[in-house]
Amino acid sequence: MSKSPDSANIIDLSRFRVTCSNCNLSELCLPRGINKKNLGKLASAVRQTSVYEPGEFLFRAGDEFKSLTAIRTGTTKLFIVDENGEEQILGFYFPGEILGLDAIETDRHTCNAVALETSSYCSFPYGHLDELCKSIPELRIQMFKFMSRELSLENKLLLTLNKRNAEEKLATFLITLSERFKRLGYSATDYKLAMSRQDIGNYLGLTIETVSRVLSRFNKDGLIISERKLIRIIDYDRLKSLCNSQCETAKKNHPSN
Amino acid sequence: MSKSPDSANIIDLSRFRVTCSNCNLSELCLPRGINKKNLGKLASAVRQTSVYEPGEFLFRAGDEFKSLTAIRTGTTKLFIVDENGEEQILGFYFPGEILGLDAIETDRHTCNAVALETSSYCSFPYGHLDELCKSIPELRIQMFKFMSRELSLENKLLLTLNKRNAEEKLATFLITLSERFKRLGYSATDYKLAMSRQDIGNYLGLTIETVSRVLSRFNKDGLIISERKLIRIIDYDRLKSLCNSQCETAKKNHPSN
DNA sequence: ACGTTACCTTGATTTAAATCAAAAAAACCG
DNA sequence: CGGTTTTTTTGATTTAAATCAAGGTAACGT
Repeated sequence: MSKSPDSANIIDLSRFRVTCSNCNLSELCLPRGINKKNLGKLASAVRQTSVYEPGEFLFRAGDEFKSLTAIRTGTTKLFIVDENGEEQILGFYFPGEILGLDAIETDRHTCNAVALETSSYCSFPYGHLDELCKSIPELRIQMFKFMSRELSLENKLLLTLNKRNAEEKLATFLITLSERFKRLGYSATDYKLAMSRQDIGNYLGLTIETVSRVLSRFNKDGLIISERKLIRIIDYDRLKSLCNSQCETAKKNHPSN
Repeated sequence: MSKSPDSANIIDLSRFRVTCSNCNLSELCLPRGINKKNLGKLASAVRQTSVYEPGEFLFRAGDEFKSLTAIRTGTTKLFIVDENGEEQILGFYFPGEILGLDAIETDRHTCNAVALETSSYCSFPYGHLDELCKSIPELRIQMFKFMSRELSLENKLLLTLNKRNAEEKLATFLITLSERFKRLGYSATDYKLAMSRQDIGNYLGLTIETVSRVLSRFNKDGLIISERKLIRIIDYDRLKSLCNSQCETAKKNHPSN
């Protein structure tokens, strides 16, 4: 999976004056309502910003956990590997999102994180962050909210993977990406996939062949135009309606009250 | 699913002198290394303990989130319901575990929680808890750890659901229950399932028929003796070895470095 | 205790997606 | 640029689990 060894390819971007105050992600990443003074404190907790090339690991399962990582640019793939070496992708992460929350409990990373594109990150030493949580209530609340949100999202994912067929999974995948890109200020209908069909299949619990076939069908049906990594959503509403099985069988599983 | 309306069936157990200091779950639920004084503070945050009968809801998706809930006794089922009314069980929770962490972000519950047996709970008003996190570092750390643990566990679940076949899923389910019961001081080999085959199937993404068939096969192969809700694990090691596919195909999915 | 209901098991058949196979299209690289 | 590798697409076949169907067994309520 890794194209090159994950030698710490850390480039100091401090000369660009990257601080939380002028970061265009502050709306996504920072606690809302934080005041100037506290913002300065938080910015001081950013140890460094760094850049990783495609295929480079930010961290691996088993690595000592020192810092939470906020994504500034690029797409990052998070995955675990089981005893047999089988990989399970847990998600694809975008700017403004936080990596490493699952490592807090054990002080060791439980996942692997790989940059899929040239990507930049901010690093927040966890000890420092915890310390700040004492004095900055908004930060504490935001931290809890970040983790809480992560849990909710994973719950939804569980439903998608467990209860949806291939078509519904892919439709959900495309719509979810669309919504996330929109939130980041990018086009909701035209985007470039950073991940391979292999990765999409692994994430959704499908084979690469099934992914390819379903995307082809979406093309033929005029839902999207996909050409390799490029996606254009033509009929958003119809694609959206494909996300949830409207099949009657749904009723069966819960002979409701 | 609910046998009776979830009228707040709250019984005040305070006369039993249930406090954190004498709670037999403190090892599981409380921050380690917390001192006497802080323990008292924390105990004061317990608003009430309450008892629910099988089928009663602790909370429903959409309910206002006020408190985190610690389980004292009994098994609790957590699930979400999608637009079509289809149910997805997210997990079964046992004494010492915390419910409601996913609701922090939105101030509303995103899941439904139902008691599967007569069960008792402690309720921690979230505002109060957050306040205590300011002054009790151990509590803050424990809170982060609880959430972090929840994320790791869900990651593992994702792998099981996405990459395992029916047999492996059931083996994993039985072994995981065994480990959790052991941790609680109960038998690791003899236990009673609190949930129906329907629930097991829903959780694992299998039909009730498949669950039944695989359990029958496990019986025939001398791995377990299951009689309705009772499970006795006969050959723990072999059951354990069934959890991970040792199939060579594992290699295929990641043409590793 | 009885009939009713809910739950569980087992068997036969179908099906969605996996696997097997091969060609086409991009990407990579010296 | 031309050859090699990797990724993607498409088709044919197989298969694990779903669905359909029916009988058995425990639990429930009056």
